[in-house]
Amino acid sequence: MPDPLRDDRLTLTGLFFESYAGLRDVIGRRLSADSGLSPQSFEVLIRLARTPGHRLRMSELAAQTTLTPSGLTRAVDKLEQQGLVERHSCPSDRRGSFATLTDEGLTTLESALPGHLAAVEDNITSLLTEREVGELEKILRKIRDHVKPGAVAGARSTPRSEP
Amino acid sequence: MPDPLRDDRLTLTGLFFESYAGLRDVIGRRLSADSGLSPQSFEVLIRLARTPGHRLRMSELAAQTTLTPSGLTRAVDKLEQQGLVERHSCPSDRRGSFATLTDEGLTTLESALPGHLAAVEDNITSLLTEREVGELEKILRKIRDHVKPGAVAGARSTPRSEP
DNA sequence: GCTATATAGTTGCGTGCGCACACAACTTCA
DNA sequence: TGAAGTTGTGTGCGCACGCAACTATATAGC
Repeated sequence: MPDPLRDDRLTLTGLFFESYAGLRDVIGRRLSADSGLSPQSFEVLIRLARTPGHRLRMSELAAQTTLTPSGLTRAVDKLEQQGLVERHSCPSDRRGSFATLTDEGLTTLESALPGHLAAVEDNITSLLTEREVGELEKILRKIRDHVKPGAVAGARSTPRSEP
Repeated sequence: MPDPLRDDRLTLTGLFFESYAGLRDVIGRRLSADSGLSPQSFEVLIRLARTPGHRLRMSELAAQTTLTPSGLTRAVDKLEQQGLVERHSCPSDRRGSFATLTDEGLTTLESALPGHLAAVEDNITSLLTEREVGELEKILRKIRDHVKPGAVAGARSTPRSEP
């Protein structure tokens, strides 16, 4: 039988995790240098900016990012102190609250975007052919949809309506 | 000009980061349930087990994992307390020390491997065609080599060729 | 041989984050 | 109406980790 220590699957996950760690470092540093935003803050701002109305329920925001509910609470706390988002209580459900992007939040985000996109270009897309970029997106989408179902924007109470 | 908020590169990095977070959770949970090992401990044990002689200098171990030197110090502290690795001082350089895998460490690792491989199978390779698995490995290797040069096993004494 | 600088590893400190729990408010069902 | 269970959000606690400073040893220059 083959040695499990040499299994290709170990190599693959090792490559995935090392790539992630490297990307997070280099992209996070660029982001922090350009705008002072943490990767988590940036993720929240991006998600809000890409949402019509620039606002989302806390729980939906958590579902659509890599943050847990408690992590999101603290991330929004910080963003609120910086004036980049605001909380608004939900009129139809007084337990709930919306996180809303402020104008300053949008401005800050837009100032950080070019450098961020350049970092992505330098460390991912410029290394790959156009075909590989397409392959990578297709592959990652399969993995993401499997390990994190419900992350898609319209996947609130819909049982199974795949895109 | 196109809206930077809709840039495909944002989608791609979002998918990458969400996939990583999901994989880390599901694979880490499986690992912890099977063997009680943290992902970091597992990574250290795997790297040692795949090295001839089952030992590496601390600095090389750090370079070949996602851990920083300080993180590695503490990871090896814990593994040493559990009896899974040992420290040996280096005779030719009294500043340095080796981390060595113990028999118990190898046994523990081998008991954790089948479940880990099954988790990788369930959450990555079984979702993809064989061709896609190959593509993914090729793509990730390009990214990893770019964001983390020096991670390859034989890249010790290469001088400063990178910024 | 002596000083200056570089390197290997460790540790103090601050931060971020997840888990488990707390609490408020909604829903259901009698 | 109101008791029971569920859901949305926030908090106490502990852990992991990176940065920067520190110790000890090695190497270079003179």
